Amino acid sequence: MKRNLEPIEYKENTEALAKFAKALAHPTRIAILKHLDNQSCCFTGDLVEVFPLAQSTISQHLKELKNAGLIQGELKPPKIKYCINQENWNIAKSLFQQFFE
Amino acid sequence: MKRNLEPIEYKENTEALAKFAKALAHPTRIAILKHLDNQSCCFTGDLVEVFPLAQSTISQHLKELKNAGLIQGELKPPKIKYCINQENWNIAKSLFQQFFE
DNA sequence: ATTTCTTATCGCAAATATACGATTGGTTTT
DNA sequence: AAAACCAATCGTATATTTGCGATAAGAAAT
Repeated sequence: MKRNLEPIEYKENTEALAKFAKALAHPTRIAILKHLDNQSCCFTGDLVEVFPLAQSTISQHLKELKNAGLIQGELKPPKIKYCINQENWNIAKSLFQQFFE
Repeated sequence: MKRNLEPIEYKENTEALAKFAKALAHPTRIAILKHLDNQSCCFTGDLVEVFPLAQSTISQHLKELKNAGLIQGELKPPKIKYCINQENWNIAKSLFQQFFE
């Protein structure tokens, strides 16, 4: 991908919205978030049983959701409990809301 | 990407939402949609002047937005006028709305 | 201390996305 | 019929994403 030396300057909300959208741009990640919303929280292992995907693949999707800020992990040794990050969730919600007016 | 022979079955809304999210997963496309929302409609050439990107790149982004159903092109020879596809826009809007509750 | 359990990370392969310049296709004007 | 204009598509290069199995890392239980 040949890129401009000077990267394009977008408004900050534009970047933020695109980043959230990217996190939502895969059905598995949507499904994970829906699952988390129902269950409040859950462990990686729970998801591995729900989805016909390898543990490493689930872990990768969780990582992306975490990087986007939509979820957070809490140590419950020896497991890790994942929950929605309400603060960022609300930010994402309002960004989408105002985008669609 | 090694894929399962039997692809995962997601709920249809999940697939639809992911598809819309994917279309929004790039700041340029967000910006294009915002521009369209302000201007009502515009031509490809207008966008090429607004963004420091090649005409072919803009055209590619428009194609993706069109494939996702978020915009539509109307022939205004020798130009093509792009507008928001209100019907699908509203579908996307409500999908995101209900996703974030 | 060793084994077990859970999750993350590494390394790889294949697919998709992003960007560009060059070319093509269609319409309008000359 | 030819030239000009506009946008799409092609071809190519590179980056990122998606998936898997294998391995590593951490704490808990034995």
